[in-house]
Amino acid sequence: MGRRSDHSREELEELILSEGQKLMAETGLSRFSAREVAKRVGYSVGTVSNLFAGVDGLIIAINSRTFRLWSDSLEANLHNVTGADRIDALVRGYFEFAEKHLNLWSAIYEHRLPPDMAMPETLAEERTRLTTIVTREVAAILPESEKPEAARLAGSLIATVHGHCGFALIGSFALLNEKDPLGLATDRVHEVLIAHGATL
Amino acid sequence: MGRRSDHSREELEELILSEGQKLMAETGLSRFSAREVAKRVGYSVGTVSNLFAGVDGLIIAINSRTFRLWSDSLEANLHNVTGADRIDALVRGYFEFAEKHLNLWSAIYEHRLPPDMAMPETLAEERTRLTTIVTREVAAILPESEKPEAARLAGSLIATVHGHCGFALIGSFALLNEKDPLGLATDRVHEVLIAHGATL
DNA sequence: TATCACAATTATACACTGTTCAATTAAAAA
DNA sequence: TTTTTAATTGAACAGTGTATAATTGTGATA
Repeated sequence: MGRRSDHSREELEELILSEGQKLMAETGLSRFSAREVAKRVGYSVGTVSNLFAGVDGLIIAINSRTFRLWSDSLEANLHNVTGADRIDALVRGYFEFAEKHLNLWSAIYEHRLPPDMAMPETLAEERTRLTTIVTREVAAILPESEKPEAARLAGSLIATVHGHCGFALIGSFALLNEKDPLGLATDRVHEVLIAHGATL
Repeated sequence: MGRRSDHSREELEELILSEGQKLMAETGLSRFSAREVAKRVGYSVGTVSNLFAGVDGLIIAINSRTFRLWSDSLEANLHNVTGADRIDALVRGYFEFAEKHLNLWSAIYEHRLPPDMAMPETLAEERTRLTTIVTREVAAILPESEKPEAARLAGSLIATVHGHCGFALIGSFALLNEKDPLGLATDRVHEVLIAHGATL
């Protein structure tokens, strides 16, 4: 009988999430196990499963957390950076977070919701936050006439960087002897922004 | 005793691969099961596991197959298309294949090799083939001075389209009320190619 | 304070998964 | 026909997630 009421419900959620994220960072999604998380926090499997409505719910909650960590890290990268360098800082920040937290970052994109389950509001919000940051920065260097397109363009640029980052991490670029995926991504972003009237 | 030597080793591999790909298309990677494949082909689990050196080997073989299907489909899309339209046909072909074979396509990128296992030659070849197609088409519309950059640029453009395609399929664009990810990807590719001197 | 009711937590059972390997069995060789 | 060889199996094992009946601690009630 492990530890009944050693923690409030909220403390327990926090404990499971925190330990779960650690495990995810160690093992990656494919070897992640709710049972192992339960073992580590000293509660039973049932408790973990109930509290997050199944392992999928737990993974989603962990991924939300990772998203927040990521957004925070991006914002931090912008400190003391001015002008067009801010765009480069975002691209670099995207890559650096993914490289540093490979398993956590990959889990976000490897996990697929069960067909019946809709994307929970909390995860949607965290995702939107990252987009908002980029949209703000893109709008800042676009000429007035193009500003209405900032949101669309930001989404598209994130997708562009995301593609390069993903390929870099799974080794697709290595296969082509490409040694500077970050440089490639940065160049693409510059070209697109210039095509839309930005001055870099 | 199901069916000893009803098939040669090669026939059996083909049978398992074919049925395995069907199952992958039905269930997606996360619910894919080597046991279920064995059941469907009427052989035992051990046979399937031995023949492909574990479930990871089977998945890799299936993904290689999917890659070939994809390359073939891209080449087919180029038939009777000329000039700059060929680039657009490739972008559209990328999206269409992924949409039509969502589970097969996703499995390619969701599966991660065990840390000890190197990428098998066969999979590497299939991946390279897709790149070769794109490089050829990119080189064709680049001015002479830029042709040496065709391979690098092709890799980068694939990554760009891939990012848009992936985001479209997991719903990231829907979250931003973006209704035309393919249009976005096509626009980016045009802008980049023009920046490199192509005439579209 | 003693009792009760409720809610949290557990233990257990179930149906799966992939891997391994001794035992079996069919086909090929002698 | 007998022996050898190699493919194939079946069973055991250690995991997985989910569901649920049985427990148990806690806070409210008398």
